[in-house]
Amino acid sequence: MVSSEPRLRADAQRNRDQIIAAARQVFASAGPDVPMEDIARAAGVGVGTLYRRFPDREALIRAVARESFAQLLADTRSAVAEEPTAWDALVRVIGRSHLLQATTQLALVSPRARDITKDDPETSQCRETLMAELDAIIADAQAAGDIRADVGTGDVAILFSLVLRHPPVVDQHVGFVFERAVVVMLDGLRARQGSPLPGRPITGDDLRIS
Amino acid sequence: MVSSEPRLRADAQRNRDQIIAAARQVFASAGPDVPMEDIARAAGVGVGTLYRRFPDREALIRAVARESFAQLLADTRSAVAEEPTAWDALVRVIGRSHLLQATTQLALVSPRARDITKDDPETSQCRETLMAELDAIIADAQAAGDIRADVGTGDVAILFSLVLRHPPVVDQHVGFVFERAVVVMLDGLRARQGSPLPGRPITGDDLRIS
Amino acid sequence: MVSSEPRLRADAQRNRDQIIAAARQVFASAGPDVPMEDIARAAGVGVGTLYRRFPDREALIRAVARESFAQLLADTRSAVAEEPTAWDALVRVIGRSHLLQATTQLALVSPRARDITKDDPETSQCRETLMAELDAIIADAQAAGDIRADVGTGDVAILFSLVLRHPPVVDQHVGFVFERAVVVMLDGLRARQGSPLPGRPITGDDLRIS
Amino acid sequence: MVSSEPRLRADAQRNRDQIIAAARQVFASAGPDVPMEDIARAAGVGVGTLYRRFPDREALIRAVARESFAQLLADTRSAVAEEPTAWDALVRVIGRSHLLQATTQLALVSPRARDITKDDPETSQCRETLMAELDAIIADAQAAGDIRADVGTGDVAILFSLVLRHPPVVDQHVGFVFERAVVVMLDGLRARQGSPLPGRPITGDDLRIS
DNA sequence: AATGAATGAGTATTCATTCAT
DNA sequence: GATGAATGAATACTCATTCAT
Repeated sequence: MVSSEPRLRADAQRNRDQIIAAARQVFASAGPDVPMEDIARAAGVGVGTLYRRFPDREALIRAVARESFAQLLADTRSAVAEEPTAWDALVRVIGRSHLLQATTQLALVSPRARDITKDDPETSQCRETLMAELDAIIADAQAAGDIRADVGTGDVAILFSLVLRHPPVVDQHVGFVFERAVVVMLDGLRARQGSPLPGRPITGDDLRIS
Repeated sequence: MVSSEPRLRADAQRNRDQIIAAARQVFASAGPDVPMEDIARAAGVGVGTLYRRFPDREALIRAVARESFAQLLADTRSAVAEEPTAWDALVRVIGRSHLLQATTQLALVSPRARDITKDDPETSQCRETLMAELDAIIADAQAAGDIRADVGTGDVAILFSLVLRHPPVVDQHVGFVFERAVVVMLDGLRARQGSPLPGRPITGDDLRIS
Repeated sequence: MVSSEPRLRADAQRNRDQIIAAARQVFASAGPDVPMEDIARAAGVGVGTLYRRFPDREALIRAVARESFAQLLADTRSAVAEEPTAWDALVRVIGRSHLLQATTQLALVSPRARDITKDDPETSQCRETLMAELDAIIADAQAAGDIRADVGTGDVAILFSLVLRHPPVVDQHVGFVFERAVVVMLDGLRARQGSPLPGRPITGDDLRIS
Repeated sequence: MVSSEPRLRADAQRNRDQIIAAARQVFASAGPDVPMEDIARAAGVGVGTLYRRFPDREALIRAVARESFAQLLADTRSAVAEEPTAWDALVRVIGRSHLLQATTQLALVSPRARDITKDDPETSQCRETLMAELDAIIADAQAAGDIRADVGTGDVAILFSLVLRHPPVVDQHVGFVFERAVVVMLDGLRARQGSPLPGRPITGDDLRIS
């Protein structure tokens, strides 16, 4: 998706996509240190092919991260475009976002992946754009009185990330475990007369550094 | 803390404790796959010593998990004993709990660690006891009207775990990033007129299976 | 010789053979616990290659054992086909068999190797077939009056194995040390009026269990 | 038994003996590379004690070998003294000698143990003496016409050693497996009109070098 | 271009030996 | 003197990466 350079031949592109998709899953279920061979196998290609496309593990992780952020950004934009209010858009984004767990898990959780991702300009740019998009949503929602005034985009993003980080393995016999938590958090965000928050609102910029 | 059968010689016990402490930190900052040698070095002992005490990495992970749960349980009990209301106890426990991040991160997040921990009877028991303790707190707080009635212990535990799972690496130049998120979540829990939650209250039992 | 499923690429097969050959020698001269690296070096490959082909030491030992038994079986069959009498075939097999010392040493002597080999179906089958071949030889030789009537295949096999087990390190300045022992044993087998043997003839079946 | 230097305190001597006995068994069942700790445990002492008595593994192996040879020598002398003819003595010695398997296995079979033992003066001396004793037996038996004239002490010793080398694990449901083989060999030795042996008689001296 | 084989450095784990208790 | 803890070197095995087919 986030392609570049010398456009690939059709089949090569297909391979590339398969690999990223496979990597996403495998990373999610086995962490960012899985053997490259496992990823190749999951993608149905030989290791050689994998390495032809991604010079090393870091490159692959970066690619997965980009892809994921890009997708998250697209989702967010759709939500903004399609939902009636900023608050609704926020609810939708966060509500659906657990689909991206795996992904984000990769980009944010493991110390290793974090380092790799941090310095990648493309990923960073995605992050920036996403943050800007969020800025707008939050501001709108606050203007509409739907979010308490004492939080900033950064605060929301943090909450957001907590949820994203949620491990995929929640029990399946009880439904809604995860959704309920999200709603409680959203209620906390709405709270007009919530407890005083320590410090000052965290902005999107505050997070950019990390 | 989690002692066992043939009481160790004084110096051996000291070593054992150092190793667990070191492992906790090292696991937290570098994930559960760090070279055993790093852990040994951090503990100031040779690898051999580490292995004499813990037959393999899994045993060490288990030991760290036990220790951590035990400590968490102790903290919770103190809070209950010392705080005036159940709500205050809950706030304190959750508020301080980020001290246990590393720990819990280990026990809950990495797929590998999760599997290892899951089947350990001692850890399980700690978990049970902790859950029971929480049951009481929640019930009290609800009776006092401090927590919305439509949540169960399981819901709280989930929220709780989200926070615990928070990665240690939050930026340090902005303060309170983390504490703010917690307060928002707590506000969501208090909310007397919150949004309707999907499904039914999640109890402690609901989680026991996972 | 002992090929298996997914036919290997030519070079891989060559490597595999080299490894088995090297392992045979190295095991023979240094026992079944030699560093895998030594074997790899002797085979002219990296350890990685060795491990790609044989998942662990046991697999390698098994492979060597199979190969060796197979070769022994082939030798025996040639002898039967080419020698005029069963007795001559027996003499030839036993006489040449010290070539297989190393091999058999591996398969039979070290407690470790024994255990590993014991449960391998392919090796077992070779053993069975070999035993059947011997059965025929012995029966023929006895019918011809060349072997005393009070011994069974098992008895011969035991004697046989004693010789095979002979360590390769016999002195080299005196010749025939080994061959002489074999002849003496064969004379014992022929003895028409030998001492009475305790118990009953040991059959091939008797040994199959062990 | 083969003590020397500064006579040990009674309990220390007892420890020493226990260790040698344990080592003998453990070596026999698990080879000469067993962990020292296993030996110590089998002897009911700590490793420290083991090491106080035997500076390293080689020393222990040497001690076991000495002990074993000494015992074998003693047995042989008893046989000579108590049996009516040299031949009977020989039969008895060889017949009982499988009791010493384990032992001799250690001293003769493993390449490692062989090297260690080879250069030990005490063991060598035992070997010498034993060989001399055998020389006499063989000569007597030949003079009495009980052993074919074309074999030397060395030949007998080789046969002898084959038997000693026999692995302990012969099946137990069939009796006499081992004894039968010995008798056949002895018959071969008696054979007045055996096949011509290649080379010349191997003397005891011939073996001394190896 | 794809594949899977080869390589060897990286780590886990074991165990001989030393040393504090 | 005995014990068992500590140490670290040795070795098994894995896996990222390169390269021949």
